[in-house]
Amino acid sequence: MADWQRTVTCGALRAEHLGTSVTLNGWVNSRRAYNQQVFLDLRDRYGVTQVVIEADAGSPLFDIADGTGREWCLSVKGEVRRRLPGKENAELATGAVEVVARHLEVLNKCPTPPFEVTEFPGEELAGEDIRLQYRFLDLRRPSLQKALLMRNRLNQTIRSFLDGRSFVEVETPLLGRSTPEGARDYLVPSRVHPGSWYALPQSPQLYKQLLMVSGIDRYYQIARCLRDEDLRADRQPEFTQLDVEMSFVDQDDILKLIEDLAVEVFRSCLGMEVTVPFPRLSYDEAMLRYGSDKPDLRYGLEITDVTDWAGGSGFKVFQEAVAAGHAVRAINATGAAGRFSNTELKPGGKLSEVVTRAGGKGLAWLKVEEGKYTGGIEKFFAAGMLEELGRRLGAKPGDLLLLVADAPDKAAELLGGLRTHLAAQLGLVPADAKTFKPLWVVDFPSFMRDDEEGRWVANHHPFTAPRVADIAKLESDTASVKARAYDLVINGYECGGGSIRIHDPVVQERLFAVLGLPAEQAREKFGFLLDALKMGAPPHGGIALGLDRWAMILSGTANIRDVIAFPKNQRARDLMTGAPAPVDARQLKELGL
RNA sequence: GGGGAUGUAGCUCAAUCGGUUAGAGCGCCGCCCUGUCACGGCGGAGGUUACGGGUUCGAGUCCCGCCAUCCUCGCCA
Repeated sequence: MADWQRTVTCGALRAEHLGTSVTLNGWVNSRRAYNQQVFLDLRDRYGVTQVVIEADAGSPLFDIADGTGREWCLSVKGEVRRRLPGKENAELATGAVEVVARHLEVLNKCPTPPFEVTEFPGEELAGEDIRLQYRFLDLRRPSLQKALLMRNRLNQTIRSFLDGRSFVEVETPLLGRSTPEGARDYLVPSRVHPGSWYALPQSPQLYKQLLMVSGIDRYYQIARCLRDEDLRADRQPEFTQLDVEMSFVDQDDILKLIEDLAVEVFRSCLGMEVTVPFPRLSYDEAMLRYGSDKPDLRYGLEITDVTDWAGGSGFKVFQEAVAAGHAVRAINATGAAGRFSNTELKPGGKLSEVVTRAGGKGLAWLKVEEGKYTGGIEKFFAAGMLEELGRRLGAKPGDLLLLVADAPDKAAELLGGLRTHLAAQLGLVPADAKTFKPLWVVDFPSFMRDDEEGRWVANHHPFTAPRVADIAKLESDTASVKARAYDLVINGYECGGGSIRIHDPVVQERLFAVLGLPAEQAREKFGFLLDALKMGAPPHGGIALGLDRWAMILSGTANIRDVIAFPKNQRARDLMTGAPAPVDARQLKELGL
């Protein structure tokens, strides 16, 4: 062992170590210098230990210590000593003791850092772009290290849980074939086949289905997935999924497995017990009550459909909307009447604009007062109708009733947007990062209409099995076909999604046809899958969990970059390495580009 | 591609209605200090106000353009 190597970490020393001789390795967290004495706080990922260097120690020791700065990497040899009485630091786990340096070696210097690595309470962090540029420094911060450790705990929990249930971890290719549908692919040119391209996987979907055909039975993989689409606070171009697939199962088997896994994850990562089974909500009900297929159930503000009431309300705007087949739906923002001024609510006002900017025609509103309703439109309603509305919405004085009329799907979307906006504005979203409201959204429609291309597209993906009873109407009543698909939603984040797959080659070919993929093309692009389905494919299904989002939720951050060691920025650039970057002409030539 | 926000010292921010030499805290440098721990005291350095135009007697501030960063819609089977 080299002379400078540590014998203990910076988080280890306690009163029981008094008098022992130790060597510490770490980074200078902070420095407090006198002309006869220097205090150094030495930091590693385990903690911080105070080191004292005194001038009377003689030798060059003091001068070396005096010359060090923040973020220098040091080795310190010395004795563990009790701090002077009354000088203990209760903030530090090692605060009862300090190390008196007998020898100090500079392992590496550091110039003045471009931003302060040490986090102080109440102090703003440096801008994210400069922290991403020097990500290796940013990752020295305990809070980011904590997120990486949380992610590690999550991965380890998953592996041990699934291993204990006879799942097999199998790696699938990164270099694959581009398939139609889905996200934009990242492409990799082939050198040996000029003009031909690999695609990086959007998910290991087809490989895992083929593993079922092979009899692997229970598969999982912590798999990197790549999608060349625009980024968001919770979306990166490369991200990680826990990919799971099982044979001889039905929907409930998958949901139960993931619920059991979630219990383990919350237990081992946060020491929390979550209640299972999770609530299940049909897609239709989720859209009706929350205006979203990934509702945040941490707060109320449920949507109520009052179309039948609106038709006879006497308010012309509503009655005409209902006559045109539109829906009228409402949110009772309980107690919020005083939180929004009439100016904000009126056309052109801030809250009204939330609806109009999303393409809505307008926002109708009523403030509930003792024995009356105000808002300017109250005079248009027939006698007793406002009282009837109030009864349906459970209105009490001080409540604010918000109504939107539009085509049913649009009304759902508008009120969903309004609901999340209200929750943020009214401070209804718990700030403690310890409230978790998971649910399953089930019974998704199999298909959505793509108006641009004038054809049906798969809502989930083209391998999702329709409900058995709906298979007969695949072609005749496509819109009403429901899928055996399910999404796991936690606190408004889509944290996972999966389905029972089609294992009947005939059904698969019919589904391709509905999507506008002629048999010839289906054979050319998915021949391997169709062949596999013909050769004794078992019934199977699975799910993929977005592990970055799980890590976000467990770490209590709304920023996906906080849980990825080396993330891309919003323009998909790596500010540290500068990727993507031009390449040598020679490289391009070799690739025939 | 659309909408929104931001860009001033190494970092975080301020600068009133367009008006003097663009300020503060932290950091950095120097000196002083043997019990500090977000040490303290004294002194100092540090600015193309992202960039390019324009309006004006005068622009950090107003206008146009452009770049960057973040949020968002579209997009993400």
